[in-house]
Amino acid sequence: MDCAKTTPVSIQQLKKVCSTCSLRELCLPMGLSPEEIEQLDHLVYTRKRVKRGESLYRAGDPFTSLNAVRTGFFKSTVVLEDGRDQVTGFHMPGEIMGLDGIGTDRHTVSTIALEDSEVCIIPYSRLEELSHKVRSLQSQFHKMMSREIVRDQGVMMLLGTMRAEERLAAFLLNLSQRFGARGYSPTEFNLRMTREEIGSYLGLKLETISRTFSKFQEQGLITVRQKHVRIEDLKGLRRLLGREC
Amino acid sequence: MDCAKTTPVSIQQLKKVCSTCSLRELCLPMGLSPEEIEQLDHLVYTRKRVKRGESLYRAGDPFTSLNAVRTGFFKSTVVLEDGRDQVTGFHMPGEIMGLDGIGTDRHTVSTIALEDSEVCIIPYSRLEELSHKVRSLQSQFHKMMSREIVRDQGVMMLLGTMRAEERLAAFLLNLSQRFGARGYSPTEFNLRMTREEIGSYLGLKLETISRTFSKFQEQGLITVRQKHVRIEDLKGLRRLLGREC
DNA sequence: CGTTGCGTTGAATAAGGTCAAATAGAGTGG
DNA sequence: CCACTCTATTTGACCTTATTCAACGCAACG
Repeated sequence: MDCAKTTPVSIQQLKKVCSTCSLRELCLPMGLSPEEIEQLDHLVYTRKRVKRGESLYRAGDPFTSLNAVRTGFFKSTVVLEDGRDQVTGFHMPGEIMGLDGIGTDRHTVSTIALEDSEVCIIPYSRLEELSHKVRSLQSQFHKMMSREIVRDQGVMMLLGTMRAEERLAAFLLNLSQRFGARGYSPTEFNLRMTREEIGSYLGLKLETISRTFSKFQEQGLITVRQKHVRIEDLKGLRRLLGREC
Repeated sequence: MDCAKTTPVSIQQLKKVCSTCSLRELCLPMGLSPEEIEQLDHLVYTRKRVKRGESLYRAGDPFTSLNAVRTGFFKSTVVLEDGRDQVTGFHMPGEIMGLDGIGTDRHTVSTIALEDSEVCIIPYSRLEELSHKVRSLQSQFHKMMSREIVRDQGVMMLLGTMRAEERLAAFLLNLSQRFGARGYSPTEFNLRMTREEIGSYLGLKLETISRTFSKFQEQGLITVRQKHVRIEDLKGLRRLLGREC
């Protein structure tokens, strides 16, 4: 079931995995010069397909590599001893997964594909080696981890201080921004996750998500039909956030 | 008001700031060999006193250095546009503050001393330089950031799935564990933060914290009197967490 | 065409928030 | 050392929000 296939990149691509990747402005190569990116081509030499519903790695698995989403969509989940679990993140093309494993050499979260996906495998030992040589890569990698920390703090903020409507508005705006950055429409997209997964991520129950979607629709803020969402009033959504109470 | 004093370490200490520090097993030097730690002595050459209520840095300040708590106690807070703020962490001796600033060269959180404190200043440019030379330091630093990410995910879990009692139990157990690791009693300590700060961190109101403390006391789990806490039944607190519902 | 998973909606309930009042300490200045 | 002030804390009463439980609709799929 979880037997995602590993495929080496073909010969002609071998030298240009990152250099020619359209995601290079969003992914690990972000901010590096073309010459530096070429160095990455030796680092990232394998891709892996992961089918919808399959996991890339699971909590407890030994950590060996980071993974950049190339195509598709993933979720990360943490599991508590008593069985309760929570979605801690959604990952789109260009985003790096697996940073949680560096600290203990084992993954602490499970990562599951929400649609058929492909990832670039970044062997961690090689990344450390190369970032030791290429100064700007070291710096870039540190920034990436730092931004992950800041992102998580943003989610803590959301979970700690916001009401249901605010949380969902923040979630939609965040998706919108990320789709936009990838050249997709920032106002019309398909959700890859269920109401339950959204709820888990936002610390709410699926019924609350459903009700809040309906409410937003009544207010003319969005149009939802199943997984399809169109944002009709971006400013209105933003206003929901800015306001107190 | 925020004019915390910077004092270079005296000559005799200069060569042994980290090597002779009792916190070296908990702090940046963790896992490094004595020879490697000596290298750190050239990195950490300034300490800074921060009085209770003063901030070490504020959100928006340019990022220049990481700070290790040497003595005292800090909180980190994030502020939302509308003025709402949230405590995102408490920091004890040996813990590193400031990782949030690496990604954007500016701090995203404010850090405030909850009692008269002292920090070791770790200039970031030097840390990058040195971790470029000392391989194990690079590795150690990455692990430290990764653990911070995992910690934050734990808080997300807490905020997203736990009820008030569970949150406070988890909070007390976490403090207990950290005090214990520092050689203090894991069952008896003084809280440095107010009920409001605890509530902010746990996504609850101060009244809820107060009530839950009282409830724990009635159940014989703890004894609280103002800021003083004694854990009477460690297992009982743990049981609160393991159980569902 | 029934099954199955996902989503919507309503009604009742519980958890935590809000508001308010009383108390207790800690710190300050005389 | 004492009176005073200010802040933190506790507790009660009531209210709001989101959860729980339950029923039903819809769409995809074998």
